[in-house]
Formats: sequence, structure tokens, C-alpha cells
Amino acid sequence: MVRQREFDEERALDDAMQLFWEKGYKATSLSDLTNKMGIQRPSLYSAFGDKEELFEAALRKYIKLHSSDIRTKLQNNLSVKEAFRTFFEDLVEEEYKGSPSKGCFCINTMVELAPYDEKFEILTREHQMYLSVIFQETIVTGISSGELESSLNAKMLAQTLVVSLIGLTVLMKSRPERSFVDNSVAMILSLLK
Amino acid sequence: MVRQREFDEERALDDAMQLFWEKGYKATSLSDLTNKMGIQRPSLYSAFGDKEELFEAALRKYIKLHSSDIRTKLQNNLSVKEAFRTFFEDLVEEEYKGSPSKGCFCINTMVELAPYDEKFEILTREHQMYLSVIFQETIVTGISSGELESSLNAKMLAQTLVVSLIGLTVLMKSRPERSFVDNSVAMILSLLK
DNA sequence: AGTATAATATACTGAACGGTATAAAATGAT
DNA sequence: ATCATTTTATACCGTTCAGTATATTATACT
Repeated sequence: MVRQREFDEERALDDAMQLFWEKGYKATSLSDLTNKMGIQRPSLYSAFGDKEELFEAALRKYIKLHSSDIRTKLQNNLSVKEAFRTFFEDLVEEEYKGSPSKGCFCINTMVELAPYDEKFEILTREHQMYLSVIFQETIVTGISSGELESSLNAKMLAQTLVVSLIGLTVLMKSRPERSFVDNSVAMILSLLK
Repeated sequence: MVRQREFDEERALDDAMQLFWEKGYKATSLSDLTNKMGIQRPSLYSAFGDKEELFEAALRKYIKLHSSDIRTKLQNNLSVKEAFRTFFEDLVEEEYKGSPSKGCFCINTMVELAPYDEKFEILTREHQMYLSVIFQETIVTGISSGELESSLNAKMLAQTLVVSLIGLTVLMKSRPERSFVDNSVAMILSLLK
């Protein structure tokens, strides 16, 4: 080893993640990437491979962060109902305060790439399955503690919450009236009896 | 008027719709379009304007077809519960038999373009609102006939069903285990009491 | 039949794309 | 201090992109 890399790989990957997250795969050019990452083209290729490999690394990083973020949010609350309520309400609040957020990188990828590339089909599917497991565990906790009715089917309910989360996230991209989203959240949460 | 157009505009627009629906805006090139539509580039420009105008026309056509298709499916049934059940189950069945379908053109556009172009934000939002109205009318019918409990909030429920429809459509792009989707559908339908 | 008009087909434009060859700059090991 | 090695920076590659200029073909009207 002779000359050391001048840029922070993790920092550069984070910049790439933000860009792909915001604009998607096709709409993000290599010039966009090198500008945002602050590195030259050959440095990008030597460090991350081609555009698709960089995208995959960025998505994997997002999925890790997203998973632990959701886990934290759901566990940061004594009440399970309250945890889900603040989780969904914060999701909505984040989207409606000021300028729109970028939505979910994984969901964007499900739409843009999953149908045409098995690698991304699997990656995004496994993330959704993982989220449903986190949800399920949280629901089971609520049942065990007596907060939720023992008649609830934790797995089915968790899967339904994942579907609802996806639906809300995508719907909000069209910026519907807030009441549309609020009503849906309220009704979805009513499933947690 | 002197020389008449050699191609069927409506047919050509339908071809463009299929292509944009399948591949999205950016991933569909003008060469893809002229090949599929069977016309030359200048014919396309003179008949439909530029790529974005053609895309908008294609999306508007899809939205019209989709609206009336859903209206038909929901009204083709004596029981409201049964109508929604077959609607959602057919949606899933269509996706899982053989090769995957193209999903929903409007949802794809919500993800790819709505956040960056107000024209498509409005267009897609209004379609989702329209769908929720169709759903709401159907639910009200069920309440009036006594099939559904009068305590149901038709509007909230309809909006929730739209969110669920979006979530299911997007989730299926990652081709999850069928039970994941079936469970969600069953739980969503349980809201129709 | 001749002419005006509009729709074709061909070929081209400049720009942007993803990716890379080449060479200069920098550093650890000897 | 020199050398081997790897990262930089610049400039370039062929390809594809959306869009158009040009010229040919076909039709309706006179």
C-alpha cells in the first residue's frame, strides 16, 4: 500500500445514497454522483464498481439504517398501541411539514427496478419481510403484556401494517389532502385492538 | 386537408400507453416508442407533441380506462362485500398467475414523476381521490341496503381501501410469498363489517 | 393534369450518457 | 532519496438520447 485514499468511503457512499434515494437509479447520472460525492470518476469506479454496484451498496446501506430506525422507534415506547400510533403519525407529519421528503428508497426501488432485476426484487422483498417481522414481534409483545387482545393474529396484522405503510408512503407522493392520510392512519390503527 | 394519416392515432396511443406503463418515463426511449407504435419519429411528434406530452396523453388514457374498469368491477356484484372481495382477490390472482403484470401505471407515475412535476402530482392525486369516491359510493350502497353496519364511516373506510390497494400493488412488485398478500387482503376486507 | 398541402421516410444534430485510457501526483518501503 | 504502487485529475471513447431539417411521397382541390 502506497498512496492512501483521500476521501471517506462511507461518507461518499452516504452522499450517493441520498442522491439515488431522491432521484432513483436512471435519473441519477454519474456526473450528479461525482459532484455530490466530491470525487472523480475513476475514484468512484475503483472504490465502488460501476453505477449499478454503487446503487446496490447505497440501497443496502439504506435498508440497514431504515431497519434499525424503525426498530428503535417501535421499541422507544412502553405502550405498543402508542408506539405504532406515533410511528405512523410521525411518518405523516414528516411528509407534510415543509417540503416533501424523499419517501422510502426501498419502495422507490421496488417500483423502478424490482420488476426488471431479480437482485433488487429479492433485496426489496426481504426488507419488507424483515419489517413485517419487526412489526409482528412488537404486536406479540403487546399481546403478552395484555395490552392487545389475545385474539389478534400478530402475523396477519403485521403484514397488513406493512402494506399500509407502503400505501401511505406512495400515496403521499401525490400530496393528497392531509385528512385523506390521517383518516387512513386512524382506521389502520383501529386494527390494533 | 390533403394526405390522410396512415396510422390509427388511438391505436398508436394505446401502444405508447402499454410501453410507458411497463417501463416508465425515463426508461422508455423514442426508439422504443416508434418501434412499438409502428410509426416514424416525425409522425409521432406531429401527432402527439414531445415525449412528455405523449406520456401525459398515455397516462390520461390509462386513468380513464382504469376508472371505468374499477367502477365496472365493483358494480358487477349484488353484494358489496363480495364485490370488494373479488376485486382484491382478482388483483392478487392476476399478479400471481404466470408472469408478473405491469402493476398500475398511475402508481408507477406517482413514484417516478409526481415528486418532481406538479402536473403529474395533480393528475395522480386526482385519480386516487376519484377511486376513493367510487369506493365510498359502493360502501354507502352497502350501508343503505343493510348489508354493512350503519356505524361504518364510509369515507374513511374508502380512503383506507385506496391506501391498501396502493400498498398491495407496490408490494407485489417484489413478488412476496402469496400468503403475505392473502393475509393482508383478508385483514383489510375484515374492515367491511 | 397540375398544384398546394400534409404526412411520411431518411438522415442528421448537439448534448448527455456510462465508462475508461493516460498521465500526473502522492506515499510507503527499501 | 529512489522506486514501486495506487490514487488522483484530465481528457477522451463510443453509444444513446430527444428532437429536427430535408426531401420524398401521397392525396384533395382546382
